[in-house]
Amino acid sequence: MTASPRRARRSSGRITLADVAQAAGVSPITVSRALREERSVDPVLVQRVREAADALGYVPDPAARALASQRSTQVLVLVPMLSNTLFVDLLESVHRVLFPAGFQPLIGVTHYDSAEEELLLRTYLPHRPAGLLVTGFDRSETARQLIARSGVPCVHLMETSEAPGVHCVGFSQVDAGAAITGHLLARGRRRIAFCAAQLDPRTLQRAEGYRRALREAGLYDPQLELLSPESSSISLGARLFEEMLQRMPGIDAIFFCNDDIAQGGLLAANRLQVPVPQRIAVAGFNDLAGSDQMVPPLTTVRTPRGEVGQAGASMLLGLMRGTPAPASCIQLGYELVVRGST
Amino acid sequence: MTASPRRARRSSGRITLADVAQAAGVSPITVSRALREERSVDPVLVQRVREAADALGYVPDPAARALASQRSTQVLVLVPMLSNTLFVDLLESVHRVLFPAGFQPLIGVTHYDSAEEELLLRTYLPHRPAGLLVTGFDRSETARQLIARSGVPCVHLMETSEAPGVHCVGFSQVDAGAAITGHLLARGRRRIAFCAAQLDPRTLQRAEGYRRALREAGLYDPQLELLSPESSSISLGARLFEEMLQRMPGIDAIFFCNDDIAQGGLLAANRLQVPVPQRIAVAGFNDLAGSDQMVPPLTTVRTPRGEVGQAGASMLLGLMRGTPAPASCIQLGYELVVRGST
DNA sequence: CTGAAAGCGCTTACAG
DNA sequence: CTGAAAGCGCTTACAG
Repeated sequence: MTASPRRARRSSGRITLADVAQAAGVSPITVSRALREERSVDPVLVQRVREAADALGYVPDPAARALASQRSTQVLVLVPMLSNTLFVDLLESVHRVLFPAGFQPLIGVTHYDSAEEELLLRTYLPHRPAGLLVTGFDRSETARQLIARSGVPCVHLMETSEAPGVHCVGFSQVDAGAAITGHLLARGRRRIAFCAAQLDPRTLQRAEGYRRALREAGLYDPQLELLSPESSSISLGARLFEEMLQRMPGIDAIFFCNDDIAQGGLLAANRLQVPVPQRIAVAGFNDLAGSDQMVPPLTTVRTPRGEVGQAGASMLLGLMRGTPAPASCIQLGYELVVRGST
Repeated sequence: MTASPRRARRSSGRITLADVAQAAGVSPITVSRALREERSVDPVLVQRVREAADALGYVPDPAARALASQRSTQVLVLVPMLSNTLFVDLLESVHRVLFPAGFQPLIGVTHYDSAEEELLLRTYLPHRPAGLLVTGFDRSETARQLIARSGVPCVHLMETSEAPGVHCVGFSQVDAGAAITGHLLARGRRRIAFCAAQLDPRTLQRAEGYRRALREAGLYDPQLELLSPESSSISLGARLFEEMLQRMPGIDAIFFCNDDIAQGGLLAANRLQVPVPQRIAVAGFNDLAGSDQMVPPLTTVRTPRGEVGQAGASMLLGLMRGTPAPASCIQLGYELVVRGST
């Protein structure tokens, strides 16, 4: 007696592939293929499909597409911190490559914390991102496995590695650290201190470069190093400057591992009326916004984060499309920017 | 003769709801409900389902969920620019509220460009975000309609409006601009200049506050305003300082619309050896990183972006869950931070 | 080059 | 409180 058809209708009112197919007089498959340019479709049909799609204002449903194809068009991008403007520049260039290519960056911030990175991976990997962009190589074994087992193409940014099968774009943080230290040496400095914050892998690589340069000059002294695990900031830089100067009054230069702490150091020098560079030369790293406006302007290393983002995203694009470029590891350069502070 | 069953198998190897259901000895629906706590389910079954899910390592497929429910768990967050650390702070607090609640922020950067904002909305709205967080009210009519027609709950940040049905969390940029100008007046300044960049709505609201305060004091002079459409930056601040001083040598104070240009102005003063605050008082806006370290330290207005993000995300959470809080518009305060530069 | 069928892994809408 | 059926809107896998 209950003859009412028990149909669970729940149309979302959305224009679907089927609507376009009907309007164009072809099958849904053909619409799908025509719109994605996946397989050769009769140009005449392609044209008809496109017109129908435009006329109806058809927009593919990303969820349906992701479910059917087991792949979304989002690209997970993991960076340590946005308060370091280095990563803002990096994200900007990544976006400029990925977005026009039909992929959307999904930004995750790890706060230099491997547990947070793991949580982000656990949360986002089930979304089946089309690709993955991560910062450096320092992560938990679990995170590493999550990435590997996901099968999602991954490119590492900011550091390089020669390990086989690894895709990366970066530059030598060690060499760059050695180069700026070498510059200070060339300027005649002999008691060159190193102040660092955060102590992430790249910072420690710069420390290594610093040590290498000083050892080669026979001037290395562990007492000249001040390493703080705190987050990098202008105010921390000011504190480190004062502390270093108090602890080792004989220093004639400081290499700060990042421009923000270097700027803080310079401001502390201004406040304490320590003549820079006469009494102490100050150098930074990364050439961040404002460094050229300091008094005196800050000598630093210009790092190619824009290019790293651009090249890394392009490499990932190749991987995602199945047409990877030959190189799996790109080593970019850096540039010494000598200004008034040294 | 072709007896082979024509089945299009394409299991992804993934653990599904059905697997959990089988293991727990219940129907898939019950698993779905137990895990989402959507409807009351027998506690005994819930327990069994949870154990089965844990044992199998079940992770729901976001794409399938989004397709079936017409709603993803992502929240689109649109900000103008990440190089303004104000928005980094905002995003940070938004993440802290949303992520633990099971929603993932999807960050979009508009670069203060309404066409870019439209493109982001067109790209991301089809993903059916669970919610939307946007900056201010200034957008194209098209963007406004895209948002309204999408039916996605939306909260506006950083500005407030009394329009009915609008959800927002912000503070009065006008009042804050007037307050800092009032402070300069109270310090006895009479020729108070205003330097601004970007000229986005919030900057112009601060300008309004500046004008209001000076008009009330009978000291308003349009010649004292220097408005640049360029992006805000430390180096632009330095240029604006020099230009302003050259154009109007009689000024005795400058209110910069944002701390980055104020910092640049302060550095220019250092370089040109213009005594601050003796010859010229300098004030900024937002209390960004580094302002407290300037020489002299910068007087500014501390704006509650962290609280805006926190309250805005919480309000959105209520909207998304269908349990909106009573207030649809929250007006927060700001705080004058008087330091050595005034 | 084109298509009919099945399936991706969930949730909605009904029923009981 | 629980479930069988249908459906969300695509793409894959086969065939021809």
